[in-house]
Amino acid sequence: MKPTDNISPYVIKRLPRYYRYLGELLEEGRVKISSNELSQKMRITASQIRQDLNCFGGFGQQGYGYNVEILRKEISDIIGIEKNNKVIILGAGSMGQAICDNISFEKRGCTLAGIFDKDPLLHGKIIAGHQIMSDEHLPQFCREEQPKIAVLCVPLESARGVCDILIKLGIKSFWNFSHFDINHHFDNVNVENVHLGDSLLTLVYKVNVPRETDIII
Amino acid sequence: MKPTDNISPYVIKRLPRYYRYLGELLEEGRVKISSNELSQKMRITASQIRQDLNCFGGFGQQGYGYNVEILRKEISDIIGIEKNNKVIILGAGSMGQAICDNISFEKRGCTLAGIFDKDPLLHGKIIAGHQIMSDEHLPQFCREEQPKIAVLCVPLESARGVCDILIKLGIKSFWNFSHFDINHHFDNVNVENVHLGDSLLTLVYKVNVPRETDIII
DNA sequence: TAGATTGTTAATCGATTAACAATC
DNA sequence: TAGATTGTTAATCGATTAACAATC
Repeated sequence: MKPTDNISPYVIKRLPRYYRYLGELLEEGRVKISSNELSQKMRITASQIRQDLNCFGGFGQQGYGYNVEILRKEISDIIGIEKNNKVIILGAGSMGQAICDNISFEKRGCTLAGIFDKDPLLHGKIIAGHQIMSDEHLPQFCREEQPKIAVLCVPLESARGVCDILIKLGIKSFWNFSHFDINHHFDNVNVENVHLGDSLLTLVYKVNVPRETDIII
Repeated sequence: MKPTDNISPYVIKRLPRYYRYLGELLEEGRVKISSNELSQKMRITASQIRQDLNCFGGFGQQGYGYNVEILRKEISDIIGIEKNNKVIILGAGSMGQAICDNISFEKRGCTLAGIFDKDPLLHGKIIAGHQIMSDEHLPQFCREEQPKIAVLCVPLESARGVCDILIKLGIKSFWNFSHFDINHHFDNVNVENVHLGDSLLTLVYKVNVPRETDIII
């Protein structure tokens, strides 16, 4: 793998999609694939696939194509899936609970370490094997477990305060389901915003003005 | 509003974000805003804001700026928020339930018309005022209510079959939380893919290679 | 009127696509 | 070797940014 400096964010956004398709091919028992065949499956150009991959290294073989398993492992390494990042969920409302039992953190280089809520009625309730804890335990928990990623599932009103606490406890990466602009208020944080409301509005636009020109990420 | 032909998908993806920021400004009681001030709030260039808006019409006034309320209404019209699209949720597992009680469909030009699941244990359970129905009622329900949008919260295995049924029942727009590629298998459908797993992987990448170069949508 | 700020054209930048030599 | 397909350079396309005349 080449040193990964100055990779375009568009390339980065496509990596998980490559990883996903290669996983499917692997499950189907495919050993090799050409950029051309993959391009048809993914509905992007073969040129783009080769360009994207060559940002990180030459993973193919002329005249043959790409070995599915090796390529998938390379992309896994590029994303950093092996690192095993500890994750905590903040907010155990229905969204926090849905994330907890729908997302396979383990498949994505993460370990769900704990789920927290300020509502005493939820404390002790078990979701997907995890007991909801009081947010009062957060400081001690972070000191002991050193989680790296927080999933923010709290309402907008509490988002700022919760981020403030988490950052002081050493968390620098957020998977943000609230509409609070974390990176506008705090420096040196990694944020991935979900914005489901915006996603729905994009669909509403398409309902009214149907078009095929989607951004394929 | 100009005829909205050939609008770049990048512009479209930014519309909900403009709408959201203008909503916040409106709540703060702001009457007018310049592209320059809005650009600082949103962390994009003023040039981009003016270019984006002028795809649809000249909503500002030289020497003054933009009237917040009017501009917001214009964007609302461009997206088509007034249309009131009927929405059904397919799959009432924790994700379907979380969507049901976390997303304000009403604020986004939609009415949640029904939530369906094949699991008899869930039938009758009420979430956010909606009683989970059996999928056996789906055909009759669609004939009577004519919903336009389906939220797909079923597991990958059932996704294809469910889409097939829904399309036959006249649904052409999908908010897709499964990893099934609807638009690869069916023609003339509007699809907005959520892909939470990919979103998490993007964050994992950032954790390992922190960078500021995010795509600001 | 002078100042401010838009709407719009032109310039730049970067992403995507095409082409092809290298090579398995 | 001949055929296939990559890696990489060059060409194109389109998105973003800058500049400024129009105008409120």
